[in-house]
Amino acid sequence: MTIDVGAHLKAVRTLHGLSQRELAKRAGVTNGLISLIEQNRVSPSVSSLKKVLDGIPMSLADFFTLDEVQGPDVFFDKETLPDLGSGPVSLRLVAARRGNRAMAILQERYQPGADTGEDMLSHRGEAGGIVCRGEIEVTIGSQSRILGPGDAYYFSSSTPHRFRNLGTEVCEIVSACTPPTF
Amino acid sequence: MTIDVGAHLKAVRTLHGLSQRELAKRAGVTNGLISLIEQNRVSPSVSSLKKVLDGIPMSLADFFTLDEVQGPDVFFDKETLPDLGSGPVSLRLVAARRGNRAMAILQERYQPGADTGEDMLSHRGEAGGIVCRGEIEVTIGSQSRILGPGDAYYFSSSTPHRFRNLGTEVCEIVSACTPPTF
DNA sequence: TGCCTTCGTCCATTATATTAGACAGCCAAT
DNA sequence: ATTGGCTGTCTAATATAATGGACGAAGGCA
Repeated sequence: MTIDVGAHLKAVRTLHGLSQRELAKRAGVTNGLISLIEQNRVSPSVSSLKKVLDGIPMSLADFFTLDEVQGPDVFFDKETLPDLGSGPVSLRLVAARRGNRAMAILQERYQPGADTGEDMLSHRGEAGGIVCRGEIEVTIGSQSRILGPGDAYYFSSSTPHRFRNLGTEVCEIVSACTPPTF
Repeated sequence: MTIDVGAHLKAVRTLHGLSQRELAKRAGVTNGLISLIEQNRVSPSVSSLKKVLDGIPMSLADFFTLDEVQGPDVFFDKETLPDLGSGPVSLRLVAARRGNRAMAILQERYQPGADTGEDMLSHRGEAGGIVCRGEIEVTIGSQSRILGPGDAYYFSSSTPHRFRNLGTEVCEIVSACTPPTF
């Protein structure tokens, strides 16, 4: 999916009834830059594009998601779910592909020995999940525990955390977090 | 909603078990650039970031929509999870019982022949889930579909919905809904 | 110990994004 | 026909992203 950032920005801008100069003023950039971006004469930096979109306003996630095919938003085949990692830890995302979702649902698979590491990002919001298969050691701040099938966790996501599969079996978790924008 | 592009890229990259150099080679950029991006010393152009993500591979939309799964504050043993019914449809509730949870997470088990009936209660909010085991027919509004392991659904709770296990095997689903209206 | 490889970071140069301001075209009201 | 305000485009200067190569640290192996 080749993204035509320029045409896309122009469409979004005009849809909101803004001129290049109006948007530039709101965004804190020059009108010339917006002109150049819309002609695809430059590829804006993420920070610049974010400034521009803030003037609309629109999130980066929404901007890049608008191009995606608008399939039925109720069912998701597992083949079409975005795969985030084919390594020791794999994630498959259900919702949150569109910006207006209230939450995201993930299927996580941890290979034996898999370790998310200590320095995971954390933001506002809450998250929780249920272990479906296998066992996994979950560490939150100072607390640590090994969860098995049927066990669960729930937390507000501002705490450092870590998932480690210490066993010899694959561990599967289904989790949800809200809000889905980070 | 300031996005930490650097930390996010690093998380995504390491989740895929790639080194900066490996990813750089796949993406057709230099390892130094990836280093600089991950340190937030530069804000990459959209074209550069796209090249980098193509090496993973991951779409820009997914990159800006997704973030890491967060860690837990609270653990739940499966024995302590409230069991809502032991009939053809059983539910085990993870969160939402205590305090002001943002959402509820449920483990649902449908025996063969189980049927939630036609007009499920509907409230405000959204719900979604992933099938973990077995198969189930899910009807949302006018759409109907049979989902298997790994398949998923997502809908706003005001839409009438129905779950029926037409097969001979137990079906397990992990679902989440917000706000927790149970 | 020494050698080799891979890791991530850093520096100087080059390529490119961004700015400030000028320009032509268009429409409405003199 | 002007003036004024608006549109989007373009150019030269400047800020910054991106490159290619060098560096030290860490790990495996002789």
